[in-house]
Amino acid sequence: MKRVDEEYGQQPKVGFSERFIRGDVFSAQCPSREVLKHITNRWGGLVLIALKLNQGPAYRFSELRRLIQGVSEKMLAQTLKMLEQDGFVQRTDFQVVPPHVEYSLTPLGAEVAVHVVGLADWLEEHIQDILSHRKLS
Amino acid sequence: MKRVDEEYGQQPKVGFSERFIRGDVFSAQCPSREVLKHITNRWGGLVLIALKLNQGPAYRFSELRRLIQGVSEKMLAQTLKMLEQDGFVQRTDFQVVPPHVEYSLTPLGAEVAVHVVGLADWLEEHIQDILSHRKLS
DNA sequence: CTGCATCCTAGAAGATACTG
DNA sequence: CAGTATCTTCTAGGATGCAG
Repeated sequence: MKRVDEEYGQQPKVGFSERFIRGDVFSAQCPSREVLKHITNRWGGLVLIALKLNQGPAYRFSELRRLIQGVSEKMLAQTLKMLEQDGFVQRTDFQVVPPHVEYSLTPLGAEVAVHVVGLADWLEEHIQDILSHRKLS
Repeated sequence: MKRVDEEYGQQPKVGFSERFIRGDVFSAQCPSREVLKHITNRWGGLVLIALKLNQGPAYRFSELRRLIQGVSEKMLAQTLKMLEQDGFVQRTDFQVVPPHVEYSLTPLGAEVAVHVVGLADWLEEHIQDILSHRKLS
């Protein structure tokens, strides 16, 4: 929400770090928009939730695929790679044949996931309220 | 996360209320997936945040459009309508010429917005960490 | 088992013009 | 001012086949 300078909404002529003290999701140019997109696209949030709620050993690719119903192989791979680049997901390749790869949250990822889980949790609890409101309108 | 019965992941043959105690974002059939989509699509979240953070009088359409940079008229109208149907947004039409319409959050909307704001807030604060991680990889 | 490469489509989003 | 209607564009996502 806070900008270094006052020219709100112009094209950036310099790098991010010189222009923003912190991110600003309302600004079209702010990179936080992009990261927000990663988290809020169709599968990003669900992956974070799955990894966060997991109590047992780290998930393998196919376990995640089974858990997150409806996700395709391609999208799961793509999503995991994105989240890994953002520093949210830790990928561990055991370098064996047949392949064995595990996914878990980084400390940073665990922090975002808290908020995503909070949102999803609220939704699951209030879904009936929402649906009944829709029928009325 | 909790289902009434055990047949996890099958096609629903009965209505929602008979099958789910609460929502389950992991289930492809659960309506919470759809609502989650409304909140996490390109503009839904930003609208909720804008309305939530607003301290002054309720926003008018054009004010929202100016605040949320990059949103088109069409998408803003569409998004507001969606959120209104979900029971998150209150639309007040003053029935005057020229038109004067105001948007605010319903109590339900204010609740979801808390979580969305929390997520965006975390993001804005940690965007530098994320960006620096990306450069390394 | 864990992917990547390719191709293809539905639906999201944008541009523009118009109206009460 | 606050939209709607129409048309076009774009891209996220799905299907399939193959590889280490």
